[in-house]
Amino acid sequence: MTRRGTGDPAAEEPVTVWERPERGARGPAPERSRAQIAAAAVELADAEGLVAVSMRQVASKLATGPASLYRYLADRDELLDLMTDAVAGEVDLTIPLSGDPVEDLLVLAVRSKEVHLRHPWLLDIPTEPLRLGPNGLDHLEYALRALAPTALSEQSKLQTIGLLNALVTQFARAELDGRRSPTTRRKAQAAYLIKAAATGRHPLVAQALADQAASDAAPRPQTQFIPLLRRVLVGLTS
Amino acid sequence: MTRRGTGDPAAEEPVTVWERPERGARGPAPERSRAQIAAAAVELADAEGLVAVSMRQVASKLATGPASLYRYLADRDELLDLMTDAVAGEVDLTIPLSGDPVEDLLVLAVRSKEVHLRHPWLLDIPTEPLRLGPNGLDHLEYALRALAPTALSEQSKLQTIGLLNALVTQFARAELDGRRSPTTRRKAQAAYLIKAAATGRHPLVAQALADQAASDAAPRPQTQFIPLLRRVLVGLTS
DNA sequence: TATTACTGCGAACATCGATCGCAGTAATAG
DNA sequence: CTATTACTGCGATCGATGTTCGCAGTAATA
Repeated sequence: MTRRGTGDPAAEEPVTVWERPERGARGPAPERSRAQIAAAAVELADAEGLVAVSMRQVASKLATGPASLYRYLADRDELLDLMTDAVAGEVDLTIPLSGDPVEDLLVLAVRSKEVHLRHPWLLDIPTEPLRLGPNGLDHLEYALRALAPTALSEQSKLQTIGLLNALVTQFARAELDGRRSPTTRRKAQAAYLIKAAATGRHPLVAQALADQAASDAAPRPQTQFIPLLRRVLVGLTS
Repeated sequence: MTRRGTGDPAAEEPVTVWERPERGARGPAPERSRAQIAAAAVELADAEGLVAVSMRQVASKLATGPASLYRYLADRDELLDLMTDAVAGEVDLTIPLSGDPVEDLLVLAVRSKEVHLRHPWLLDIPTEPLRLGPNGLDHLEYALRALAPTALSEQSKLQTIGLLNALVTQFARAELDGRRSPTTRRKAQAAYLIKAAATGRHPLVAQALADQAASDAAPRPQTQFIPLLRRVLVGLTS
């Protein structure tokens, strides 16, 4: 218990996973690493969704007991931190910037969306105010570099990046919903919708629905992610 | 077990809460209503967050046992449906449309954001492909009416509305995060951020952070929700 | 060599969503 | 009027979850 600064006896400062040392200085070497744990969790989530990522299942995938994981993590939430940052590292940030903020952010967004499509459980991760690890930090720095040529205030830059992420998840969700086979829930919702539309009290919803069904029959022109994003970005950075 | 249509023995079609009749035709009258249950759940969530909305706590607030709730709901998820639609009903849709899609959607967005500020737990509700009850339907119809004057395709209209909702939640989250007193997690994240910025390897992040801190000291010019939204909407509907 | 600080983990706790089955009740059928 | 049927309320209980405690073993330090 190394006190520091104040003499306050209960001054335990909160610390993220990223700051905490990966292993202590004294005892035996840990048998596993955080990266291994994160990898196991990601693998599980990829295969069976985020619900499958319980302390027990992750532990058993690592051939150990649930309690052991708490030597590496304080929380299940920290496990989600690890997973999130792990896949954030999949985005290639070595691509040189062109100098055009709109185009640069565009390719960044496309890469981010690809990650979301590869790891659908990302959409199920509870949105904290911030979930930023080392890789997330790099991502943010890269986005800020892309925005450097603009005249935006720092606040506006952050706002733009946040908005960009919102759009990425939005479109990723749309694409994934169309791809996955409809769940029981989805079928029920759809049935309710067409039923409600049939009552005549929501004519415009009915029309939109009919159109949607028609375009489903056709080879689906693929929602235009890039042009829409470009329009929004042009509007925000100009 | 009234068979209908096919002779398929296991053809139970999935049904939403909204379609299922509120009470059966035979037995005693239910002692509670779905609206009451939803109200109790909303009250609980308003006071102590969505985590407090467990079947047990809701039941005990209604002076009954957890099992009883399952006479009204099939799932906890359906309880979330009820809650969501209940607060969706708080948006005033009687306001006449001006005919200008951008301005009309703007006031709708502002009202929606107010609901989110009043019920912060809305941001914690797991995002399903669709969570649309009667009030949600009315909301959608209203938004489509606002978009009627545009030349957008039906698909684009729905896309625009979805995007609008994403922005609403985005800004609601930003406002709420600034309002609530920082949690342990948030403090840890913030500490990690300034620490990481101090290493010098993320100069732009550091700069944005410094600027953010400075504007926190000042009376905070309030992030410009409306103008930003207007720009995006103009870009999308033109 | 003794102490200290760590690691792995079995056992256990509280809480969660959900199910089962029974007692009671009201509408319907005969 | 009675029997049947279909419903309601709910106690008891199940399996799964996140998390904690404490002990045995281990390696670095004093």
